Amino acid sequence: MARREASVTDAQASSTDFSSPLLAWYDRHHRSLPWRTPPDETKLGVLPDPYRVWLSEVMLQQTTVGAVKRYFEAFTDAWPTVEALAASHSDEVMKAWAGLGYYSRARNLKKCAETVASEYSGRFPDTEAGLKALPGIGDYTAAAIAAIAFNRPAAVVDGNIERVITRLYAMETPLPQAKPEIRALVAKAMPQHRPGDFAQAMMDLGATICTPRKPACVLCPITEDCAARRKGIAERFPLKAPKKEKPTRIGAAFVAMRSDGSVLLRKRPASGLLGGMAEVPGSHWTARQDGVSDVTAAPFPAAWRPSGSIHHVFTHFALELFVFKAEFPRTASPGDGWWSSPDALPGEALPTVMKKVIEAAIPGATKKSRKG
DNA sequence: GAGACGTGGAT
DNA sequence: TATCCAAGTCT
Repeated sequence: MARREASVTDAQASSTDFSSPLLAWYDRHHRSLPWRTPPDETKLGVLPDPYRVWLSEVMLQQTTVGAVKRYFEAFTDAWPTVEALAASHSDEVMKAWAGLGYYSRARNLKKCAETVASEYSGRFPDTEAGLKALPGIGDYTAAAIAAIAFNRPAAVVDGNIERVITRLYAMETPLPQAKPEIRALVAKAMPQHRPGDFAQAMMDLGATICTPRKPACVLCPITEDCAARRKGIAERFPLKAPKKEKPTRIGAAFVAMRSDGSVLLRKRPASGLLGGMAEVPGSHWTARQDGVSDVTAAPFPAAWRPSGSIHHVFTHFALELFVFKAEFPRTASPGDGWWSSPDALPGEALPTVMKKVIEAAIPGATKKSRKG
């Protein structure tokens, strides 16, 4: 310890051998998660099911652990193996994914399962390169699966690890320019034994100790290696480019209800925003203008009555949607959509923004009945 | 490389 | 209320 502190300047301040205290901390303080094999087992050579690792890693992309847990349980209950998922209907997968966001993940999940089932006999590739060739698996996920499920010495770098490393070395280079350097530092620090536990230890440290705000440096097992901590400026890292402000778009949405309570839905195009998900008919979402939204986009002529408005924020724009409601008196062809019954509606592949729209018109309509 | 791509929880 | 942001990937 004294040797480390005395011997170096900031640029090289952090030793690259912090893996031992980090792994010791992980052995004692690791999080227990449904998809994880605890360190006392991995040390005996017991590794988690690659299918479960893959599924969890894809769900966890830009998504919190708390949100993922329920979906992970639902998916593994419905599809316990990659072959089962490959054999499923994609509509069912989109329904099960509804609410989790970033729906291209669900589309790629299905494609990836089909590829693994048909071209790899249901067994995931065990190398980074092999994994990265699959849809929906990029640099991070390929490295994570290789390390965690196959104990390969892959340099795993996610947002947590970027934060830990930029603080450890007090890196003044902002993200994403700093990524290559971060990756090299992780590769240098990674122990050849326990690469999977090392990756998960780094992520647990970032998630529970080395947090974005108010990092708990007094509890950190490698605080003495940390240049940012020594300077008292841990919270300043990582440096990032300023964000752009998001525009607002505006539109109209039409909730058509039949006398039996069914609601008219249609399916969005297969790619792009909310691709492959269900929606109620609506207008184009235009840049906000002074004036009213387009009521001429209604699916059929009727006495459309205003039913409030909803506000929803996507990653790159905010949306204000004026909701209109009308009773559709007789049976008729739903055109390119379908009538969803009150029983079916809660289970449809409705993204959150569309659940908000329907709730504005018909309170409670999208909630699942508690009695099952 | 920059923009598209969701959502809900925390501060 | 406003802002940030969480185990990224694809184009």
